[in-house]
Amino acid sequence: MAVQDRQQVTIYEVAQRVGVSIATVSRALRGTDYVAPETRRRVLAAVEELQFRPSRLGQSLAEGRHAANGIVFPDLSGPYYSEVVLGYEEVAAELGNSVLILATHGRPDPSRKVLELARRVDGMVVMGRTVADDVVAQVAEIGVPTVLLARAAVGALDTITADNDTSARQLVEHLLEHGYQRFAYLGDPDSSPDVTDRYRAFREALTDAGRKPPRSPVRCAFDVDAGHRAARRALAGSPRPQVLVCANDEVALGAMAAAAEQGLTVPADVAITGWDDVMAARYAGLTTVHQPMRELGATAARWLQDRMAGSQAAVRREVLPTRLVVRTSCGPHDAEKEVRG
Amino acid sequence: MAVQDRQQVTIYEVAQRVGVSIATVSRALRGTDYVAPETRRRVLAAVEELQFRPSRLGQSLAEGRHAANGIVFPDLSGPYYSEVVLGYEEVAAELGNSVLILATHGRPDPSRKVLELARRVDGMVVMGRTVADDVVAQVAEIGVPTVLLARAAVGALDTITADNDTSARQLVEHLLEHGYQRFAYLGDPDSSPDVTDRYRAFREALTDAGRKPPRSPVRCAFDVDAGHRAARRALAGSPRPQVLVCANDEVALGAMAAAAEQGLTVPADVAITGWDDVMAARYAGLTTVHQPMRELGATAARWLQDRMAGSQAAVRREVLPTRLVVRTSCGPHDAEKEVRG
DNA sequence: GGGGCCACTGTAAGCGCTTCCGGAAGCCGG
DNA sequence: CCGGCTTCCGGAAGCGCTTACAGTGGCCCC
Repeated sequence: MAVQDRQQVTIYEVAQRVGVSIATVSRALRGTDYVAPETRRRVLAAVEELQFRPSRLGQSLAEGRHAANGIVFPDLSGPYYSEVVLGYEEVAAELGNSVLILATHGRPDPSRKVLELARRVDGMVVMGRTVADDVVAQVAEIGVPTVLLARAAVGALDTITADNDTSARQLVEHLLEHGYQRFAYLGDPDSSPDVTDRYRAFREALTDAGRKPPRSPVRCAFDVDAGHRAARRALAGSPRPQVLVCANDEVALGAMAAAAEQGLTVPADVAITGWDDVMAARYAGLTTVHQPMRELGATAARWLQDRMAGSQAAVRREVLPTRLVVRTSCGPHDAEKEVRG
Repeated sequence: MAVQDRQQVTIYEVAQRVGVSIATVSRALRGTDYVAPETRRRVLAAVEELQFRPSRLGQSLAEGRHAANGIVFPDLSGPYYSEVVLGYEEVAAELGNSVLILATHGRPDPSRKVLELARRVDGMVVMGRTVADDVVAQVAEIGVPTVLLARAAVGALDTITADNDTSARQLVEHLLEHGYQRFAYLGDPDSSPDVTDRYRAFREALTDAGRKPPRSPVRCAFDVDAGHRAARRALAGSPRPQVLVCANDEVALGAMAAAAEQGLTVPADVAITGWDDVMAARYAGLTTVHQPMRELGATAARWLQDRMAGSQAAVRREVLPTRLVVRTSCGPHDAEKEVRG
């Protein structure tokens, strides 16, 4: 009742109440060893009566584990990261782990924070361009199982990514079939490993097809607003690009708005493509690349669990397949269809 | 080097190495008491050399605090929750707390999970319709400072919400000025306290203006897809509603797509409004209500900090102002402007 | 009837830290 | 020269739990 009653009831009080040792209480509670049914009953009754809840701290210290794992990501704005984190949290929770989050975006000294996080979890996943490789290596060396997500492999760590290469090539091929000549790329290849790959594959595909890729990307951040501004810049170019290949769907959505504002129709005057296949993309008729975001997170959580359980299996590297989703924003088709790859 | 070297170096090893007691090491590390400069230097050198990092568990147990706080929310899909969580995490991290997340959406037994979370944090915020009031009360009674976010007050807990009433009224008034007669409401008033309020205020405003509110809402979940389906249903009604007032922006975005599919132009054939003012709303020309999402989260984190610091100040209740943002989806205006409220 | 096993329980040793308390020097002023 | 203050440091008591180890009866079986 009293507010200042922060004094938690401990296992000692329960033991005293029942007239047994704390060991017995612990055993009765965890069902880990023989306890007479009658004793157990009395213990549970006392627990109920006193509203005893074992201290997580005491438990963890004794068990030597946190029963928690962490995830560090750059940001949470935009559906992409949210979905990944959600997929991760869902599985981690199912596996009995609490999840600690850490957003590095724009924070001073992310390395310190990551190392700090590493000390409160039994394992963690590190996403994208959040901290340098040596920090990841350090975390791993401390002995905290780590899996990398949407980021280049570091040392002997499990790594899961989505396929950017294949889809980028498919995308370019598809666009070339439309007969487009002048391509612009909207997005910052330095912003995330995914975008780095996409941009590289985009250029390669163009080169392989005997076309000249754009001199440089139109750099912009990962949001609708940035995409909007970048598209304005791109469309001001002369000759005007025929296609805006955008690093993700937010950027593409912004680009579509920018095109509309300039009186350009998509795809007649300019084709636009995105990446990720967020829900809004469908309604915008955006041609994009579908990514299994939830699954990325979920898989990371499962792999992490294996490592935390002590698995010494070979390093896992997996590239989840993506899928080109053709809608209307890239040009007219006989019928709207989804090309699978 | 060895992988199985999970054995962390402890404060004892450092102490032994330097030839002092663990007490001295602790003091040198935390700078909490007198330590001879030379001793400190040697301790720090040993710490560096052994790569000693104090165990968070040991520290927490001794200090009696977790240095962490939690946030429970229904879901992370859609920009709304993400933004709130991000605002929260940002401030919490600044204040030196790690943050634990818990998504209740669709999980069995959220109460147990929430109670569990409560035992690993020094304080937590509970958002929206995640768990019943009695669970919140229980958490508070355990002695875990709690602040409520976007949810009706429970007991003597700090509560922060966004203003739904005023904005709903402004929205309705604005729509009435357009001369609309037939209103439909898309969203599930039972899905979240915010929507409950919005729907109620929406009806009241209509009634107050001498209009008859719709018999019932067109119930749908909180995403674009659900909004799309709900709008299709709503638009099939006869006579067709002139306005679709949507519970949030995702729903409205879905509704806009549905209208377009049916060959209806917005706002000429049907006006559509949203709620939240997510980034995409701007580019869709969506009239909506701006919510300070980041700030909701940030404020919650700050209040929580006060309570964790032991503040016994009076219960805080704050309703953050929202702002009607008039764009094109509600009807033609002389010039696009933003009406502030 | 006694040895052995099984079911049950208590004792106590940690887990890795923080911090109270008290002792030991060193230093200063009277 | 001595009392008292300041500075520095070690001992040890927790913090709240888990679990290895060591019993102690009771029962069964030969």
